[in-house]
Amino acid sequence: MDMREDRTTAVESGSRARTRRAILDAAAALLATEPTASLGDVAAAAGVGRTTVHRYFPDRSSLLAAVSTDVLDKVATATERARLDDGPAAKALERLCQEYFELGDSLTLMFDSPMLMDAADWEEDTPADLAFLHAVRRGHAEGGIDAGMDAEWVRSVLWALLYSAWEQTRHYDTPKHTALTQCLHTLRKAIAP
Amino acid sequence: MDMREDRTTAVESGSRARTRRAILDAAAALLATEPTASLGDVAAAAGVGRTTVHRYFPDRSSLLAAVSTDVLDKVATATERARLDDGPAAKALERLCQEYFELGDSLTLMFDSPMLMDAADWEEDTPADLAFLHAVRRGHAEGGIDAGMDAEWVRSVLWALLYSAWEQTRHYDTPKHTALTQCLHTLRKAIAP
DNA sequence: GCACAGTGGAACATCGGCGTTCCACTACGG
DNA sequence: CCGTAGTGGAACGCCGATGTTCCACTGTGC
Repeated sequence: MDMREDRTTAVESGSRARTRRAILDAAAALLATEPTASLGDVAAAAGVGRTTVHRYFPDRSSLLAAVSTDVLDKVATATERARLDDGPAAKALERLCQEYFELGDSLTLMFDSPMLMDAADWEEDTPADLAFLHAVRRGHAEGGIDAGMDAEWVRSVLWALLYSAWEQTRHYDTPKHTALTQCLHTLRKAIAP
Repeated sequence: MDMREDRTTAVESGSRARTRRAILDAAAALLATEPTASLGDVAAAAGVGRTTVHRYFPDRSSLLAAVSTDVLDKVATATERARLDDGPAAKALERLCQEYFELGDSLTLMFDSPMLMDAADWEEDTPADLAFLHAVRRGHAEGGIDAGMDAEWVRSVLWALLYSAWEQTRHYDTPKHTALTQCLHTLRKAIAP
């Protein structure tokens, strides 16, 4: 078997892997607040030259795709950490909310990136999606989650509350823990039957 | 007194007023889904020539500013229609939610336009803002609104739910009344003490 | 018919971001 | 010391969006 080339975990000298990360992180953070930021801006934010950015990501779409899958990865691991199958489903969603909140700026990208990223792997049902849907259905059966709320609607509400909470920490001087507390409190009431 | 020039209600032959509206509406609808749409796209969506757009709005920023104040106007009248001072505050917020929902695509602009519009009159406290804050405080006193929810947080939640509901009608095949019902239902639970 | 408001389109110059190429510099291991 | 990997910067051509100018067309009222 020929191992074509594994883009994500390609053989990269520690140095290359580090700058790659720097660019990805800077891009995620910058694009979250300034969706139309130029590649020059991204390069500056990452502390590298514009040429270097092009060395790692030939064109803008490559960078966007990489950021997309990177964020998707973070979401996936966060979902795993939430252990959606443990305990009451309602509590599981609260844990999920906490984990997602930790993603910081990245969740802003997740929220309104449909405009930004046309990544092919966006509309697909990821394992995280399936786990989420399963948890909601379990909640419906257990009676811990309002049966009148469509799973899709629960997902929307969760993300919307997360986004709002994160906005509060950005635009106003709300400390993060306060925002998260409000968010969880509201989520709890919203999904309760 | 010299009436400088009243930009909003300037003396415009019916024809001019009509095309102006067409451009404004098309711009609002288009920018809501495609924030980086070109002026040519806006012109096409409005059914006019690119030249005509420039005739009414010299540069892009002018158009954006006009759209901004236009949307702000719609929000203001919608807020008035909600009669926030009548009846229980919680019910008043539900009425407000319904009125805002009618704004359609425009509310998408309101939600993530902070990136789009740098309108000077954005951060100011409009009468609509004050009425809203007053209603929330009234709800706190009456006990109809969760006193643990900051007025700012209530506003965020309201907008977030509205945005989510509208998204549901766009991306999925959820009929509008269903989305609105879900939205109101969730809002009611969220703001209840 | 005629003036005039309103419009669309073609053409043009400009500007900024993009993608590419080339070269010089630094660090590091042989 | 020398080759190599990694980088930054300057320079260039390209392209799409923008803003402007000019001209031809259409309607409406006089």
